[in-house]
Amino acid sequence: MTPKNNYCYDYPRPALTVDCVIFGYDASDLKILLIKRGIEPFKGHAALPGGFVREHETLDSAAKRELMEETNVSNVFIEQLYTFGNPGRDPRGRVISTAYFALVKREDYIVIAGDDAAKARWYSVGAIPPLAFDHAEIVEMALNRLKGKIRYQPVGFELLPEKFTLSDLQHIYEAILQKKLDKRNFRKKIDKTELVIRLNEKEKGVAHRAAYYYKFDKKKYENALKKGIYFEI
Amino acid sequence: MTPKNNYCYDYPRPALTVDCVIFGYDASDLKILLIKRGIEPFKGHAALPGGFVREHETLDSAAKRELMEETNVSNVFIEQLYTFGNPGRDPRGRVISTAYFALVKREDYIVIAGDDAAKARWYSVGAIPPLAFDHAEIVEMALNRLKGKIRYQPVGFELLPEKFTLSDLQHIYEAILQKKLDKRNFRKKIDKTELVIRLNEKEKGVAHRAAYYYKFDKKKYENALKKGIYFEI
DNA sequence: TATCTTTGTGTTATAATTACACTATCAAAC
DNA sequence: GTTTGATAGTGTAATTATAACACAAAGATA
Repeated sequence: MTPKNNYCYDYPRPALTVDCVIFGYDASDLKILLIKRGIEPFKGHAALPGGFVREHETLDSAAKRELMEETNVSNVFIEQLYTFGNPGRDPRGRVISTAYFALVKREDYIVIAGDDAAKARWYSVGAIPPLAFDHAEIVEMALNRLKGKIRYQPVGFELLPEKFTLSDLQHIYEAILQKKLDKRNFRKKIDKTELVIRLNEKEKGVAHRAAYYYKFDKKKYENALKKGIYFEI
Repeated sequence: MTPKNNYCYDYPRPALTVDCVIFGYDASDLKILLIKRGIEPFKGHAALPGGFVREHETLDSAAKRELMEETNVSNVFIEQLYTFGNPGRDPRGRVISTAYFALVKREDYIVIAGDDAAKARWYSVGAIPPLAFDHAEIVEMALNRLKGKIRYQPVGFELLPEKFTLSDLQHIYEAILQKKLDKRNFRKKIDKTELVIRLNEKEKGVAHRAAYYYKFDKKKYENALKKGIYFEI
């Protein structure tokens, strides 16, 4: 794990980290997962989960590893967001951080007994505490990216369990876009995509809810992508 | 210029560079600016202009500096694209590169007599030669980003001189979106944005062209942005 | 002044968007 | 098991956006 680099020029060598903005949806609310820092600087502050990129690791796999360590979920939507590298963003020296954002299904999320996860907590995006480093800026950018993305990619499903109600899906759209949507028009649009199927058997609703369940047809989506179909929801 | 870093952990310290995908528009063609590498590795290959991030420099200012060195233009549209950090992308050792993409007005571009610029050349996006490192991947991503962006942000104007013909603007859209557009429908859409004004006096056309000139109303655009108006063109 | 190239313009059919109110179903409390 | 409260589910009409289509006017050049 010692630094090794054959590069012939003698330029600054910053430390390289990844930080993850992990979104989840729960109780009609869009949330992000934050940890409480155990060490200085910013000891006690909330911060994005993240860590150093290892020697033989791609940025993507470093981000996936951090996500896995924190949430114990794999096979989730994860995408590079932006790279933050202002000198002075970390008081200890120059640290470049490539931020990722991930969408996880809360049902898959497992609380780990270990050090890291014990400090992790979900916060509603409307009530995020002051964050360490430049993490507030990172979160803001992630929210904007998500807002832009949901217009043309059906990312809402990544936050829901396999079976869900259309109202839940609508709530996600409302939480991300920050505006109320008309129920019938929303359903019309979802119908149009043909990506959501209503389950045949009437299943029992969730607690305190009267609801049918729906399912996202991921195969249909992937086939449509191959044909180059462009989704606007 | 010696590496300096007080970071308390002992992790790999990659070298950090920026690479710029510089777009220009000329002769009804979308082009990018490439340099010819003078040193190994990939000596003689075409590559994206770029270089090391300096010690007290932000990523943005490193990208702007590289752009300035290469094209001698400032005050242009430039935006971070993506960060490439696979181990092995540079045979000399671990190099992280944050890619930027820029849109320049060809009229502002000045050929510099010095080393760097003498090796620079514009290539049509349809005829890009084999590139050094993973630069082909970077260019591809920049093209896709531009394609996505032009749908909701009037970036086409960044590639045109102050006064332009609507046909030129349409050609840019066609080059970026890679499809033919209907002239009357295109003009209807442009009219709807109210961002383009036809110049009062009929000005002489460019050589071999019969044309009126139009102008992009940047102030109107910025005011609209402040009001939160969302442009789809 | 003739010729060639490019500009500029309107209508109609189809599709998408918006706005809007009531009944049916389920779950829980009594 | 009946009542009550909460949520799910449904259609239509007016407006707006999109797509398809052809020819005359203006400028540049020879």
